[in-house]
Amino acid sequence: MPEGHSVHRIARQFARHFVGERVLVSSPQGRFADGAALLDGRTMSDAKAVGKQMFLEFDGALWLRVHLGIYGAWDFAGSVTQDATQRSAGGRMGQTNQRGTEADAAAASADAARDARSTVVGEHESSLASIGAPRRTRLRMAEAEKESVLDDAALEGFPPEPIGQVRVRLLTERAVADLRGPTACEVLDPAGVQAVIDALGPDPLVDDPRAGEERFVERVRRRRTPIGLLLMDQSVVSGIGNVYRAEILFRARLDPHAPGSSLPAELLRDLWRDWVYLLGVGVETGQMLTMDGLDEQGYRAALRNRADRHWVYKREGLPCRICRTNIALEIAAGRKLYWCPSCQEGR
DNA sequence: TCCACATGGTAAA
DNA sequence: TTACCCTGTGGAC
Repeated sequence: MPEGHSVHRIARQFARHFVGERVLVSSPQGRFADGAALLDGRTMSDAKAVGKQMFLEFDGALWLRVHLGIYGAWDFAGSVTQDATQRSAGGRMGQTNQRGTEADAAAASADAARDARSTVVGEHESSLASIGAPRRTRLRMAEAEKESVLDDAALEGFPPEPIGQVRVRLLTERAVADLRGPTACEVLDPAGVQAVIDALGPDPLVDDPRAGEERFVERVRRRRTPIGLLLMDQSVVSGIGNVYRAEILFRARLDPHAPGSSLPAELLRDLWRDWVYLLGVGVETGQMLTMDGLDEQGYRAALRNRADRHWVYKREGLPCRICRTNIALEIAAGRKLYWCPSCQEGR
């Protein structure tokens, strides 16, 4: 599934292209027919993401909650493009951080990542940006790293025919969004939404960064559960998935098996700040860029091949980029955990 | 063409 | 822990 960063990006697409619009809601597949009938014809009034959950508000205080799970995906079509606001996501964090230093560094680094990317995929970006209102394009936002424009040619007619198993279709006069394969898709009242959010750990893009940091540290330190599991626990911190989990632990040179209660608060603060940084880069670029300091060549390789993209994720059996020890793979709570037994030894 | 596998989560055992 | 949900994809045949 899209980890937290892409859910935020999807929410922004809705905020930009659907909020304020009257929306025709249907369920081409039929499995959300009742919910669709409740929402059909209402105006969307808000769109927000918390961790991996997304909430769309409609007139009459009705909310659509969507969780994509592993397979879920949104497809946007119509007059939908990426915009400057979306691409400046990293800067927003800089404004909300009191101390500023880490966030500024994050924003600067995100800028560097974007610059590197635009060098490499400049044609792609500019073709996307140049698509004005009359032209129509199709933007897939599912697996964030594959986020791409799909066949313009197939979009002569609008709206396009639903492709595959479309659970929900949201249609305005100028844009359409198709949802397929979600883990959760339901209509809630405000209390229902609040109950879901209350069960979630802090999200750096939702909560005040300082308060979020304190909540995170406190929740980790009161558990003896290994930190490798706590980072995946959405009630401890929301938005981290299997890729970010492995990469954050490596970046901290932290043993995934270390109990949360054994970790110094200062180390956990650093861990949280690194997540804040990585999430900012992810929202900024639409990709899980977890290796800093890539030059253009490195960036090109990272785009070409996933194995060149991360420190440890999906690199089992390959030599660690730092110490050449073979990256290990183990199953933790049913998920694949990648780590370097040497760099991440002890604590 | 077929069969795992996937950036999740839940419920049952 | 295990099964299951649900869809699309990529690699093995």
